[in-house]
Amino acid sequence: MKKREEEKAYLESYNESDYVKPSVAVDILVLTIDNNLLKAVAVRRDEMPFKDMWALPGVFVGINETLDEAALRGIKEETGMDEIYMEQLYTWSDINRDPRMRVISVSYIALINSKQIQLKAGKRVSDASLIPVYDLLSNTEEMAFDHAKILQYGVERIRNKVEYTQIAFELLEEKFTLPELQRVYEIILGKSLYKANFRKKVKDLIEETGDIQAGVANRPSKYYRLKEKMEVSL
Amino acid sequence: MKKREEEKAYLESYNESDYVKPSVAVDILVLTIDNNLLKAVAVRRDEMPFKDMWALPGVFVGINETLDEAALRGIKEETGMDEIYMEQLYTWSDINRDPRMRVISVSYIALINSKQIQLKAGKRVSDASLIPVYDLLSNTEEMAFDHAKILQYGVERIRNKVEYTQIAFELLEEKFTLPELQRVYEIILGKSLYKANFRKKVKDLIEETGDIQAGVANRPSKYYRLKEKMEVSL
DNA sequence: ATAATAGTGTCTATGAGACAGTATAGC
DNA sequence: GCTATACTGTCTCATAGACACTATTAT
Repeated sequence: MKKREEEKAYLESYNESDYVKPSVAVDILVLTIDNNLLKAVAVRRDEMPFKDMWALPGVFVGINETLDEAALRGIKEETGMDEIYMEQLYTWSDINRDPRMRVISVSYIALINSKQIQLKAGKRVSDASLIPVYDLLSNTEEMAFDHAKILQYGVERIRNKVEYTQIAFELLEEKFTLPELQRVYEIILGKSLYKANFRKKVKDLIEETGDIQAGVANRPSKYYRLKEKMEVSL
Repeated sequence: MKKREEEKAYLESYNESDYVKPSVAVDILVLTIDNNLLKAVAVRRDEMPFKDMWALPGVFVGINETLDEAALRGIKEETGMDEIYMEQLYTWSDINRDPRMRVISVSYIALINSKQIQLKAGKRVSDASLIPVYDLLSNTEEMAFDHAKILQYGVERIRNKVEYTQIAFELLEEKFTLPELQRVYEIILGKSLYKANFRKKVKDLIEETGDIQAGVANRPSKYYRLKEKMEVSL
């Protein structure tokens, strides 16, 4: 019974193209920490619909491309970056999320170090910029499509994951000081942490590199690196 | 630059249909507890590819249907159930996950009480059955498509979520005893728990209904119900 | 009384949070 | 010396885990 319908749908869409398919896109929330703020890569739209509003970078998924590949392609187009941390967030499918046509969007989140980012910026209003996340979240009516939802979902996800994974390290360079690391946690969580407790929490994850900070007018901090990548699922 | 390509892709797929789109399907992992085992609804395929292997219930997503709607439709077709707990899992996109054509699959997990399930079963080999999850997980080569991955991913997700959400209650009826509830946790987690500690953990979530078990050859247990649904994100 | 399962009290180890203290650079 | 920031020791409290104990039904 049900089985029959399934095969029928398969065959329909296979033999003839009279089965109307939605388009599939990938939208990427690229987050970074810049100037002590959590920021997202956003593009100001210069055409309808949602003209002049902020959109997340997105691409359509090619017929011979996986979602991960499409997401990487989108990130590279927008930031020039290649080797980055990335994970799938959620798939959005409201019928009219794009008023022009039916588009199902698989969202991704990517974390990058702002020092390495190369925004394709400056030439047109619509090129990519780094926008503080909290500005966007408090002006969701200025965001195109359902991208405010994606942003909200993504920010909540890293707030959770920063507590039990090592994603925070993706926002720093390979060598970092503990005050820097702590600042990353504080920016993501939106609250200040006790130094001593924070250090207890991360001490098993990191190791000293040997070098220390130089040229600061106070006690210099030691540099650390991540000891090893831990496997964490979900 | 990037912007141009995006608009172009939109227009191409909008005006003419020369942009080849993948198909989008929903595959659903329906879990239940039956006879003290965690079981999944599975369908034995009676056609190629993957003939005679176990597949999860799935449907194609209609052009005017959200993913949630498609998942609900699939669940209802297979189990007859309507009001159930369901959440999106992950979206799978390997190029050849379906050898016949390009299909992107959005997976869902659903939890239902086995007492209410009405499998459309018995008529054909390919109708739905309840299969112990651990049998499937230890014979992944008997599963069609990438459905073993979905199963693995889904089981891991509820193992995590059972600890900090109330999903376990979805597998029971409205009234339940604490030994029953504990058994649900133990079956999902795959280990036994200390009674006293377990009760401390859940005591704020539940309230007594007033009635107690009858006709058992030992001290009867009290019946409880879930106090209120808690909001938990992600 | 016995068997069988329901239900409780309490000790301990662990970890989060709070706070006070010491250390080391430039000036 | 002073200022500024790095870094550490320790107390308290909440929670998870382990285990021993008591309670109530049918037979």
